[in-house]
Amino acid sequence: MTRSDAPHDPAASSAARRNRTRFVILGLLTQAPGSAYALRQRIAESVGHFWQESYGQLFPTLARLEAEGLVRGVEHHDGNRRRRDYQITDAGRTALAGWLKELPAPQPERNELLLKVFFASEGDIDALSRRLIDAGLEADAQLDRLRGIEAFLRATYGSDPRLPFWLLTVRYGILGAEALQQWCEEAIRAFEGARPDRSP
Amino acid sequence: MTRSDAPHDPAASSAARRNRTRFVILGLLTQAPGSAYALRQRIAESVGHFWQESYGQLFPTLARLEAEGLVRGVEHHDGNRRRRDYQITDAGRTALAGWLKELPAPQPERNELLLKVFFASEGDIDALSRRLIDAGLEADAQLDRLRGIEAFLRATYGSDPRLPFWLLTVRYGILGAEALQQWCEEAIRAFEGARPDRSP
DNA sequence: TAGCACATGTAATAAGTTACATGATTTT
DNA sequence: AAAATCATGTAACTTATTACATGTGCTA
Repeated sequence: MTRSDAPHDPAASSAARRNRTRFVILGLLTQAPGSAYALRQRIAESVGHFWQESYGQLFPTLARLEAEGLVRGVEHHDGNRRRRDYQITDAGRTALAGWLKELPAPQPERNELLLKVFFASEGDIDALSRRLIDAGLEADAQLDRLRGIEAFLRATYGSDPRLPFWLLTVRYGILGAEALQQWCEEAIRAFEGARPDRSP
Repeated sequence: MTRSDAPHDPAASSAARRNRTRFVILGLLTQAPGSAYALRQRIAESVGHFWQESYGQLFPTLARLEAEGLVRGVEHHDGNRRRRDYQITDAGRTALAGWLKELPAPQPERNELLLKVFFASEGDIDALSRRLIDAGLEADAQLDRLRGIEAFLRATYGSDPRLPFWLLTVRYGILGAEALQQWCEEAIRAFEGARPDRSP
């Protein structure tokens, strides 16, 4: 008797449990109902600095959530135009709260820049050095964006009890971007040391 | 005439260009040839602290690389046992060097812990607070691991010209883990402030 | 009235993980 | 001789991105 007698249950597997698009949707729907299109905008504007969702994920996930009874879609008409707004159900709130209690799944790290640095000796050091400068500039820009978000949040939601949580997510990005800045500086210096001296 | 007349060319799309498993393989094969099984071990031991590859990716990617002429697989026998070792070709080295010059593809950020913090008000604050403590402890452990790797590399490859590059990848992890430690401390304090005061 | 942004989706495909399958070798 | 480990792979599935398709309403 082989082990293939036991059928594979995809829904119970840990691979399936790593789908978190559903929880972004549920979380945003606790704040206000909205259409798929509106959700996409709201994801970009709220959690966009640390979480992105693509279009092709949103629609199927909403359909699944509705089939499972975690959201309810209501069709209505806006002029000649068909609209579909979603709202969270009690079951949806329960599912969200349950997920919030769980340990976050370990996310496999994958850093392409580090991969290039690791194999730097197999390529053009100067070209890679420029990529490090790019990364440093990008970290600067990200810091600016995050400080802007922080100021906006403080100005707009000054007394909202959720503000401290939202600011923490921004703070994470700021600390990370500062660490990246520092690393880029160190790396650029190290690359200058690593290449053969050739003055003009 | 519709636009679907133009067929979709997957190999030229940017989605296909994001496959970097091939470059990990090529990079490691510049150091020494080896079997799929051995490559898996070497990935875990060398770039494992910032790049993971699963088994199911390695075999099909090796097959594709061979079909494209970037690696060459040589079958041989070790006693009764069939082995297949791979070595990089000149075309493979060229492909690797070309990739090293390119800008790293922007990797979509997705941080599940931040997602939970963002929606913290919809769940149990104390439970989430424990998750933050977990994350802080994990950052401590990661720092220990990385310092161990750093010491090992210095002791083992003291004069290797590639050592500075390898150390930089470790340094990145250390700075990131330190930033994470600091954030966890700040977040835990903020969560204590956010929950209603109840002394025993 | 042509063009563009809004809005709602579907289709095709790539990327990646986990479980399953199998046989040889080493260890107990 | 049984069990664990080494070694090589395949199958099934989920997740995710990108391109395509389609229609409405606004604006120059």
